Amino acid sequence: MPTSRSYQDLCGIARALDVVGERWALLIVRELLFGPQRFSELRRVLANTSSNVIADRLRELEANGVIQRRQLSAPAASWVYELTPWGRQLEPVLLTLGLWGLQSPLPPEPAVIGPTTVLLYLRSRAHPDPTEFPAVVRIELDGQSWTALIHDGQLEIQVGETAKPDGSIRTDPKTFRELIGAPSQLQTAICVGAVGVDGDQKVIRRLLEQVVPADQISSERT
Amino acid sequence: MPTSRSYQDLCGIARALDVVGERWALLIVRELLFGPQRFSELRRVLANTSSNVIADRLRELEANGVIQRRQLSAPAASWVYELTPWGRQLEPVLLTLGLWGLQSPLPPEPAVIGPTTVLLYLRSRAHPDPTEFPAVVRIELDGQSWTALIHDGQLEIQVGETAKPDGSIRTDPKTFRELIGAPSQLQTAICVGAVGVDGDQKVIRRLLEQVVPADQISSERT
DNA sequence: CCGCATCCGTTTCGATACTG
DNA sequence: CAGTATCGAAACGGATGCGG
Repeated sequence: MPTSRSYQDLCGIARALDVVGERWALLIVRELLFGPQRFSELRRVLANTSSNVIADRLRELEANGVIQRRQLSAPAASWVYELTPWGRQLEPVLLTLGLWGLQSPLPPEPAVIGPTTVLLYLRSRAHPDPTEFPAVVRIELDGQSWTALIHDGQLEIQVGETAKPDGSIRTDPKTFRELIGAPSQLQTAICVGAVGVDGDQKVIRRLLEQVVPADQISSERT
Repeated sequence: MPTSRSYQDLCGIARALDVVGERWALLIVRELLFGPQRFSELRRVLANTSSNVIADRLRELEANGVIQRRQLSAPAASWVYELTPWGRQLEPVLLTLGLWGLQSPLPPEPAVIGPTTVLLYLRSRAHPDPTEFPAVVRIELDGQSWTALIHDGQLEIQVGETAKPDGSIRTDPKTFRELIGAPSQLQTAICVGAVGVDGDQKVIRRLLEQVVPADQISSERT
């Protein structure tokens, strides 16, 4: 008689998989890396799964101490899910795993690309030149906002509008992904209407230019 | 209509999980980190699953380019499974994931601890003092042999007997795990019969002593 | 004995519908 | 908006079979 679905293995790898190895679990963690999200937002961005699976995972991840539910302040009266300190320690794991996964063949179409994915990519590849910043950029993708804080050679990203931005960019994840590493297309994208920019356009462009040479999302194996 | 079980997400994390996200897949990769293994050996050490699941995973991992089958030389006429170069790149991912997982609560009893687990632990925590080595140590756990090559402040581990050892130790994973970081117990363990040692006993002891202070397998979260 | 394949009961997943 | 309920399909887990 099996004791639930634990691997019952003292190995740290197996114990990690006991906690975050179920289907969709790590993608939920990914979505929470930049800050708390509500149920409907998770559901929207993880569109390939169903609501009961998300609910199950959230329950399990909370029971295992990876995430926690939190009640929003007064008027909203709604709940958000956020990583615990332990859950936040998954970030380096996800970054190296994601880097490894980029060498895999592309998934079958139609494939999605979400806001968190491109923002993770931006953050992991951007090495802001300290002499050109600090700056605050608002990034709106698929109708949700993030704030990018660029200072001291760091690029920090948080959900929501947590600071007054010097400039804003509004587009979709796919277009934003194409703009990263090809910042020269920014002007064109604006004219075409694929991108909207407010405030200081130069700071947007400078942000996009801080990304290392960057191969495209690739299907090659080395 | 779902296209198989792909996440259909261009994110590297999701693409990695498309490849190694199925149950038991990463534990199979773990078992191959130190070199090729045969089916029956995988089955023996991953005792909590059934043979068909292992066979399925091996097929999928091979199809996805993570592992490859190889025919052993003449007399054996048997097959082994080994990581491809791409598969070997999972090692840092597994190490950080395993480190994270050690902070989880212990799995329900009865829990196993396999040879690869303790050897991974040894290798990730040992920082050999270059002045005390080089040396070659044969480690036999649960009847299978590994060779530890200690040189230039590195500890390299391979399956099988790949070099002539200065000393050999023979025990079970649990005892070996307890000995790591508590090398003073070596003499006692030998007398009790829990450990067998051949050749230079001092080199065994010196190897065990190269592990950093090392908390026990812990259930604490930081 | 090794390397699986087949069968079968149980659990999980995925899609849709439904409720407070 | 934030989930729960239901149900068929797929995957898992255990046992057994079977050719080399």
